[in-house]
Amino acid sequence: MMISTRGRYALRVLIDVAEHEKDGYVPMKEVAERQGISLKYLERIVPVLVKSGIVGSIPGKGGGYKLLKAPEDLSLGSILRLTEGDLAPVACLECGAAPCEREYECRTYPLWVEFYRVINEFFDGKTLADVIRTDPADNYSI
Amino acid sequence: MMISTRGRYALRVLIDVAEHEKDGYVPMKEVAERQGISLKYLERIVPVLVKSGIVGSIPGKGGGYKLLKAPEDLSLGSILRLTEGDLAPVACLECGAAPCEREYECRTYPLWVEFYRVINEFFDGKTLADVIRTDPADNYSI
DNA sequence: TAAATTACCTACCGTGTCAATAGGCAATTA
DNA sequence: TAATTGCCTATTGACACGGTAGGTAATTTA
Repeated sequence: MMISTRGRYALRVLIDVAEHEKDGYVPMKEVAERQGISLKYLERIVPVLVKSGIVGSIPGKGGGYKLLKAPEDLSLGSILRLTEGDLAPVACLECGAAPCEREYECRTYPLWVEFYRVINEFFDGKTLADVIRTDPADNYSI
Repeated sequence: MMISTRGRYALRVLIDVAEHEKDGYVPMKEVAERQGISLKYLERIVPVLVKSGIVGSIPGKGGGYKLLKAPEDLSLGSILRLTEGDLAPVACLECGAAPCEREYECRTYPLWVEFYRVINEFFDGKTLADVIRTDPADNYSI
């Protein structure tokens, strides 16, 4: 398994915020309830979204979160890389990993590099706008 | 990280066997030395390749392993699924996982399904023949 | 001003998986 | 007799995952 709850929950949070921000700032408490995710756990995931400038936050009563970018301009790749660190499918491609000394003789290394590229291109080719639904009537349709 | 040493080592074992089986049955001890992998660890990975009929084995002196299929007929997908269990990128798609009760309302579920398909198609579209080298002179080239 | 609400931070923890390591024994073959 | 596969058990250290807990700071509303 490759994409942990951090990345999956971050995505669901952003989708939830995007679908409810017409009501104003969206408090994380509401997101947690709607998504069935522990609020405390979300409180550890969301700050990175704020720091990166994806969402803005306002404290106090009536506060919450709001998207700072249009869903069309927010690639899923950037969200997942932010929360997962990277999307490397194997250890030798991970950010900060020591370069493998077998790299140049390894038959499989080019395979992983190509796969890594496919992964990034898949998620970079999709945006938040592709996964949200604006019409509430569609909520339970396929 | 998604593909563990089990799958990566299995692939390297099969590549090594494919590249050396012209000398007869290839003992795992030699594979372990060439690949720089613990023999003991390989002994826990290889049996599944034998049981599935990918390689044949002969015990005793002069024994070892040999491919039972042509490299062109051996997809990397089948090898990896065999050793990794499955290539599911998220928990809710893993073999044997309880079906997610949010499946039909989840905005991200179709995304994971599509990604899962991309992964399988990537590895099913490649065979062992695509990653081995038959000319020893190419061993250290790019 | 006071209460409520929310964001934000640090620390901790139980569970499980990963990646080996170690040792041994039986069967088979050159 | 040496080499090799095949199979088994047990152990271990490191680490990530998923989550819990409690507290602090900032802001807004009443």
